[in-house]
Amino acid sequence: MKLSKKGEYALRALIDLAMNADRGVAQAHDIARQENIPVKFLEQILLALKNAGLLQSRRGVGGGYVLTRPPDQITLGEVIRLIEGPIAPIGCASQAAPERCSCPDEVTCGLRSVMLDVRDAISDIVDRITLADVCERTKELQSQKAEILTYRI
Amino acid sequence: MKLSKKGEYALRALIDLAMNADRGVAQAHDIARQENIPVKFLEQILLALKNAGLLQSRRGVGGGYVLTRPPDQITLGEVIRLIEGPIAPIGCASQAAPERCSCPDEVTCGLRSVMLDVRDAISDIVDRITLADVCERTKELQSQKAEILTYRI
DNA sequence: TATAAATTCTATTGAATTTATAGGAAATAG
DNA sequence: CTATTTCCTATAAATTCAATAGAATTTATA
Repeated sequence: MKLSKKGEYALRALIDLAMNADRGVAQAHDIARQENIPVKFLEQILLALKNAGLLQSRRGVGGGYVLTRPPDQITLGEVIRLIEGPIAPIGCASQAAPERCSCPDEVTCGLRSVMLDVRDAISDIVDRITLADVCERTKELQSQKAEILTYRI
Repeated sequence: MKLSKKGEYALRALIDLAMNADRGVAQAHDIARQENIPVKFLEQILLALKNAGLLQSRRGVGGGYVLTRPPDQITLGEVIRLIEGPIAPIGCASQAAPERCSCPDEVTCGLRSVMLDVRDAISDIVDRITLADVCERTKELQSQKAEILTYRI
């Protein structure tokens, strides 16, 4: 039920870009350092995101990556599906790319029925939450943390 | 976000056992045939389930496997965690076995916060639904299918 | 008691996937 | 021209997945 490192890194990189959207282009090695991601691995991921149309890039001095769309127009679900494939826990419960599964009769398969519910529950969250939402959450958490530290003094 | 084959097979085998609980012990090769699972692979899985206390087994002629608890006392979540490990999509969002993740500050990590929600949404389903529930669903779906076929005549 | 049936256990293998590294090509600014 | 940065492909290392193999052990029963 886990996201791969690649998927997690992709999300972190995009969130990083969204958090610093005002600063213009960001370079791979800066993102990698900030997010503790192996640079060369990140390069591959950013390239994939670029080829998928989520990022724009510029080569050379002063180059880097920028989001092509505003952060509130990119959902986590879109990114996850792009990197990881379907969200459903078992192939036969996928909406986008259903697979024929091993059970005797898919139509009457109770497990499939439950897994359809699980997929819906996950996509209810990840298809609704955007990069902008994650940024907002982060900022909220940061201010909450600052508050606690203030009280401590 | 996917279940491994091992996890899927474990669930299918247990559901199969629950569906046929009245027939007493079931043999590995019968379950394997019914569920289209490689026998020897299934043997390993059944052994793991037995060692975890979910199954009882008897060797020799007339032997096989039985559930140790009634089907309404075994949740899908228990089985999934047993075979797959934590349900959380990223390590730092796990309740049972939290991992330190790569992000600069876990406490203020927006992604982690979202993934905590996802984990909750998944466990809300799989920790509530038991093998008995899945059997019931299957039977419902079967009778629905039969109904449709009847209308067609 | 011999035999067949069934689980138990461990090893290992092959394939696929994941994760990461390497290095050079191409573009760009100054 | 040079330094910087992305682009692209290859490949390697590690891990996991899925499956296979085979012998040991237990059990019923003929």
